Amino acid sequence: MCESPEQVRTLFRAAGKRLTHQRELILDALEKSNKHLDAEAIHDRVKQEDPDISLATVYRTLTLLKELGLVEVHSLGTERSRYESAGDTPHYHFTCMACGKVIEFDTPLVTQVGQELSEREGIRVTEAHLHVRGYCAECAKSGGGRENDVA
Amino acid sequence: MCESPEQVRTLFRAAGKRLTHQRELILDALEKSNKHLDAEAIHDRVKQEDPDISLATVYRTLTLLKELGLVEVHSLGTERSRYESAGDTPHYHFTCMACGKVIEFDTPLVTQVGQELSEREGIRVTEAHLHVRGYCAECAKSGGGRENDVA
DNA sequence: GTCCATGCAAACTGTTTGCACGCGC
DNA sequence: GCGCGTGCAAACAGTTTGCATGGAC
Repeated sequence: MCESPEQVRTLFRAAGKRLTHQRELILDALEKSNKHLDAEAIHDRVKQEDPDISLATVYRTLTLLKELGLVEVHSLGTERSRYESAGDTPHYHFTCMACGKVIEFDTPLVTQVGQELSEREGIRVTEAHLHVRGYCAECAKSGGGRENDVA
Repeated sequence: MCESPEQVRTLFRAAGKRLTHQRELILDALEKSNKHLDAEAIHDRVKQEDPDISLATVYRTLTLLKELGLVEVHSLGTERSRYESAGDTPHYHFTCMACGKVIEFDTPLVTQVGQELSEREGIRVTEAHLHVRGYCAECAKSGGGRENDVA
């Protein structure tokens, strides 16, 4: 995470938003485990601190944090949306279709694609999500995969 | 599309599936407009031929076609899933966040990412989805965008 | 004191499923 | 004729929203 508590507070004030107990807890939960949590998982965690927090508040807060640029949302496939605190270096996701493992990686190539697009189409790129699926090293060995390549 | 009607029939038989009127209509609709249709749009189209086809059948058929490898599914963001007939050259999507326009593009860079990953992690890549968002040329001009780059 | 934020429950959306009938093979 | 496929409606999951109360500023 790259935002100090004061920065967060400033961000909130600038947006005319209040930094409530609930919102702090949700931010905390996201920062502590910077895994990819879904709304329910976040709800479970913050409920341990304050059992009265409702799932609706979690959703509303996540929407707000997304608008403030403090969290990123990944909607990988049909699964529920997953949230993680923003500000880390950009990264992309590989999901193993056999064991479900998620590997994060970074690559400058995605940035290149953005630049390529900007030049070719006059587009202004703000987000790029790359989601790669396949079989991880272990699962590929045990015969999980087929022989086609990047599709 | 790359499958002739006979190939399709063979595929169905091999899977022990029947090629019903409804399924043909749905395949047709997908092949004719190889845009990215959502289930409801497909339903609307096939209803023009047979008003009795139910949305449930559309969903069931799409699931089947996905299993047979005849259609591809794109779950871009929170929006509803979109389907298109498979077999065309791989391509990726840019969505304009202002006007909703979808631009398709292809780039060898994604394949490179796959190769990079294979080498680095021993992964076998079978799918790669790249979803770029931002503002298209027109919307960027009219001040829709902010100044951050590929994230 | 003013509003924004919250909790609750109900609404909503996209998708799936149980059931009895109908049709492809 | 056997069994998969269908239409219908109800169920479902994740997410959003209306409303009255409560809390940040």
